[in-house]
Amino acid sequence: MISPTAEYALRAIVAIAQGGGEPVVTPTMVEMTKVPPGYLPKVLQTLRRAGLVHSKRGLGGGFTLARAPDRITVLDVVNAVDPIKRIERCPLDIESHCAGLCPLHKRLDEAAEMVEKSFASTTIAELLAGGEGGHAPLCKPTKSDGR
Amino acid sequence: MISPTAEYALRAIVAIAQGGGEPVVTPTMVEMTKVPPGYLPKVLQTLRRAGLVHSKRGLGGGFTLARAPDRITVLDVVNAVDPIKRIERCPLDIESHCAGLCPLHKRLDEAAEMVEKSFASTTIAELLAGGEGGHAPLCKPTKSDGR
DNA sequence: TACAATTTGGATGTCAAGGTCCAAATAGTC
DNA sequence: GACTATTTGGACCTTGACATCCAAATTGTA
Repeated sequence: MISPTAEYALRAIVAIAQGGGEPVVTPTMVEMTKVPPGYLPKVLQTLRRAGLVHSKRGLGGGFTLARAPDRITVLDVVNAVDPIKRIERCPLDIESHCAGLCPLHKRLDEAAEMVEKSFASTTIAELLAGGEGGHAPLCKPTKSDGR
Repeated sequence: MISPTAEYALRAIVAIAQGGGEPVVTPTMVEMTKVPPGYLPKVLQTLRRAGLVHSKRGLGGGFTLARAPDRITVLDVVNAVDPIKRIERCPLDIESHCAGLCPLHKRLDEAAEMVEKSFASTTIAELLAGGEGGHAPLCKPTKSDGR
């Protein structure tokens, strides 16, 4: 459905959001998100360049959200990393003769649209709230207390 | 949204369906679907192993649908080639502590479920009918008459 | 039987995504 | 200034999906 990298980005954003405004540091996020340690920085850089997070180097540094959690949507994050591709033209080379999409590609695009809308209507804040299940945002490691 | 190969498979199925029961031969399908000529046979083999199409070798051979077009869904084809992955467990290694999904993965799985249902409710026959737009099933090459 | 039209299977090539690693830059603290 | 904690950027490796190509196997026809 979405790429591994997009999933990583979402986990990372949630982890940062859980910091409640305090900078969250990469090793902490690795522990929370289980993203491959060497890869997480790459993902975070992408999010930074997209303007979704701020970063600060050195002692006391880390990552913070660029906007409030209720102003960042799942779609924002996914699009920053691995944009959802809508189908505008029939991809069978001849653009000319395909004013509207043929039935196949219309259906495929409808599916993409559904997902896009679903992602756009979900904010990071909602993921923190725990939803109807009251479940922890990220299923944290749980070693006794988490150390 | 779906992989190139899955799209190729759908185009191929539609092309075969347009044959109306007569065997359709690979070069013809290449022209109709614009799938890379050397790659189409691979896709067709996958569809055959999945039991969606029948094949016959030699002169007068080609591919036919294994079932009527209204008994094959888009989901059947997609799953044969590149299955839609539902999220059953929270993928953060600890299966134990994640009875229900955490909010993030619940949302992601909901999106997957929507797509799955959408694909399951669309038959190949519907793609042939031309939909509301009355559009050609595959936006055929259109060179004058198609040679 | 010979031949042409097909699918079938395997060997191989190519490329981008995912992933690792490390040196450099930056920033706080003693 | 020395030291430590961080991010940042670049070089590099690995793997699977996409794709090509060709030799076999199969099947109809003359």
